[in-house]
Amino acid sequence: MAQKDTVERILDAAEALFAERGFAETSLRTITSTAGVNLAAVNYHFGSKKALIQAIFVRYLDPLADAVTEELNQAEADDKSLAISDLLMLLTRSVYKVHGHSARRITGFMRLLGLAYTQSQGHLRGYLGERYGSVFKRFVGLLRPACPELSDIDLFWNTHFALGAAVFTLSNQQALAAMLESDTGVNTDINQVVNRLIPFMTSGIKSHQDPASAQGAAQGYFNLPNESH
Amino acid sequence: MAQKDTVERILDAAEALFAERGFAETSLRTITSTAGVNLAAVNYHFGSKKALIQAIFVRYLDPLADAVTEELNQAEADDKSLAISDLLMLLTRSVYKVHGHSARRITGFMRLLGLAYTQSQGHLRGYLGERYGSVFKRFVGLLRPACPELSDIDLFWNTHFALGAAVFTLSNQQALAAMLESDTGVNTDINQVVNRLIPFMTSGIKSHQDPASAQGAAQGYFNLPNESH
DNA sequence: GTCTATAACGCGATAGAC
DNA sequence: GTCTATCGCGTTATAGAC
Repeated sequence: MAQKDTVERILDAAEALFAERGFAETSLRTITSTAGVNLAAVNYHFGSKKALIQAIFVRYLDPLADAVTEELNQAEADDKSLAISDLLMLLTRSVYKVHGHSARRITGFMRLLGLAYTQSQGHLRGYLGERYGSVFKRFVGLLRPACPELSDIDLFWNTHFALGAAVFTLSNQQALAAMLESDTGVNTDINQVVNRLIPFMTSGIKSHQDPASAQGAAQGYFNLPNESH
Repeated sequence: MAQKDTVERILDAAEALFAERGFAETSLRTITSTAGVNLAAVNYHFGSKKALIQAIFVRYLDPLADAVTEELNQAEADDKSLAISDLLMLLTRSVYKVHGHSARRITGFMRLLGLAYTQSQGHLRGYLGERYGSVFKRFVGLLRPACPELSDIDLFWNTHFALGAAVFTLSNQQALAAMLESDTGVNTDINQVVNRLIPFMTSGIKSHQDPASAQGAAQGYFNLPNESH
């Protein structure tokens, strides 16, 4: 089927190129010539570059959301409470299930996710929040009882700190691993990074503020006179 | 002095615009018109857009590196060992000292740092590593005895996980705070985020892998058959 | 040092033949 | 569905008057 081939070739090429260079830095000319299709094909099949970007995210995230949903169903059926690290492993397992064990593909996935946060002029973030918000809420619903000592606000921030740790390091995994190797000679593959990330995120998510400094009363941390001039 | 004015106006405008939209998404036209200077001024004073980007980072990081160096000198003179959270506060204090308490400026700083990792085609990362590597190494030299139970490799990864958490969340602080506020009605300023980040990073950095899974022997975490096709 | 004007090019998107 | 050709625009960078 010629059409499907073309659409997928475009998606494959664009996905890799966007992850590598960013959206604005990747032209339709580069995408179509890499994909071996005609320049006009992107506009014919997707309508615009922006729509192509959304299509890539949907192709990435739809099956992942399904896999996570399935895992969540199973976890809720089992009905035994899960620890934070169990939930992180559930997530990791879903990613592996959908995108395989290829380092390039996982790295690319995380790069796109990071770009969605920084480069998207809002159009993507809103779209993704709407489309995958319910799965995310279900996940948080299981995470909630795993750390009962935290307030909702603690949990919100700690979750995003952990997300940042994952996105940043997995995005740059190759560069970071190269840096470490040149210093120590030790090679680190992406699976090892994930295995380190899980305990980091787990203990980070459990953390909370010293109550004294949280109230701004004691000497701990910072307590500024005034904000955002 | 007319020249210095022009140069600084360009730097101010470009710094804010780059942080807000990214490098490729910000044109010299936008920069110069925002700065109220002529279109040709960037090329006259800096030579190219790429050189302008480097100049912005140098203006940002040079005084910060000085402030950190000064703090490190003082800490080493005191000669009492510092905990991880002390070191993170040292860093935070330096940032506040140099860039003030403005939320916009700290957010911008972190955005630029994040962009340097993801958007720079390598030219920036190499340059910054060379210019500020020694300060970074000194900092790690103090961090090292604060977590003696970690191997160098543990410390390397945990440090970068923590860096990712900070860069990601502070970059997107406004958006995240808005998200939280629409859910809970609670407002969070950047200082509060930093006060939450410090315990998160502190306990994350201390974390380490379950030895069984680290060796790939036991059932913990993931142990994949093969890697990066 | 600062301006206007413009060169030289790459971009996204589209029209229209096949 | 795929192609070529091209439009219209925005980009970085520069030449040359002031």
